[in-house]
Amino acid sequence: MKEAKPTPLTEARENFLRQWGAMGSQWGINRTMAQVHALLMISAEPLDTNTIMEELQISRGNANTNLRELVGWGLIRSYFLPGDRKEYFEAEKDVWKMFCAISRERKRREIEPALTVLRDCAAATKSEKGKEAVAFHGMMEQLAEFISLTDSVMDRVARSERSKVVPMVLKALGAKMK
Amino acid sequence: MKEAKPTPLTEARENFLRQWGAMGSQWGINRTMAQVHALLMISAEPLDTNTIMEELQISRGNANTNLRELVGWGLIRSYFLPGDRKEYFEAEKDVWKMFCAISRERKRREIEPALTVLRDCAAATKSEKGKEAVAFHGMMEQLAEFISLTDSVMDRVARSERSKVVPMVLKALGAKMK
DNA sequence: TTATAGTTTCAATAATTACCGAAAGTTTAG
DNA sequence: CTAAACTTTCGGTAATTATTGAAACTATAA
Repeated sequence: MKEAKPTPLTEARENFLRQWGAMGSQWGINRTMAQVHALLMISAEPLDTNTIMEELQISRGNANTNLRELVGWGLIRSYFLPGDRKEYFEAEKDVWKMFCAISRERKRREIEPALTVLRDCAAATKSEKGKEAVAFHGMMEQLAEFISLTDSVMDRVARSERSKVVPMVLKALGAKMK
Repeated sequence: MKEAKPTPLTEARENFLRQWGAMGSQWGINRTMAQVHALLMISAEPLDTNTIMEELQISRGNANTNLRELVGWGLIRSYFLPGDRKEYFEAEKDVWKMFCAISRERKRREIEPALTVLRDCAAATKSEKGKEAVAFHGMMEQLAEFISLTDSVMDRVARSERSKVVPMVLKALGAKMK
């Protein structure tokens, strides 16, 4: 087996794969899923499952599971080449589109269910008296309002062009900088 | 021991504690830490360690560790009452300030180290030739640029007043809505 | 001092989460 | 239909992460 080729490129690649995996974990994303994503992001060509298994030293089952998951997030897509039965995977390479996909999914999977619970909690204690009940109800309303705003922002951002949002953000940053 | 009091308030409280813990996990925050935070957020009065242990059914060590961690995040603070040796804990109740604290910490702990690695990776492959090297270098630059923007946004937002940011966001949403 | 009240630490253990690998399933080719 | 080439599933196991609980530590009071 071929090993050990410490070129600047391979070193930097490993460094990046490690960091992206770590960052995934910190944000509640499976480390391996993040690394598979990282590997596909930096590949000039689409990769098949075997190549990914070798590069990351993971099993077929693990590779398959995480590839499906990434497809589910809209971060990679797969296709078949004519005359080849293998499935090839390719990542979305535009960072803005990546960000939109992640926003959309996290909003759908996590923000929206949380918001429902918060609103239920607020509704269920609307007419309760007592110090504790009032404090609880007030916090539920505050949280629901804030998360609802977050939800709208993610929704809007995820539908927009980079060219619309980034300049606006830069302008806002500039305005507040002074 | 006293148990079972299914009032609307206690039910809603438990529902919220469960959901906030789950949401924490999903975003890479220890479930118990999120629940301790949730408990303090909804308490009208500051709580001591024993009360927290009872309410959440956790050990002293666990309670202590997570309380310290929350203090480190700037999400709760502790103090002593005169003539009482116990330490009491109180959460920041303003949701905007909570959000700022979380932004500040995640930026410091996670975004900034990641950005350093990305820039190193970009620098290390600046003059490499070859298809793979060029693809890698290009992606490192794209990611570094995007995360650097994220970093600036978090920094700016975390230093701003709610009253400055929220109206601006609402206006931006409205503008893009039409 | 010494006792008391409370906090912190950390080795052992439990709970959770991720991973492997092989059998079963699926699709295409001949 | 059967073989060949891949993909998917999933029970068992490994790795990681979280939690306990008791001893050590600290600070105050008497």
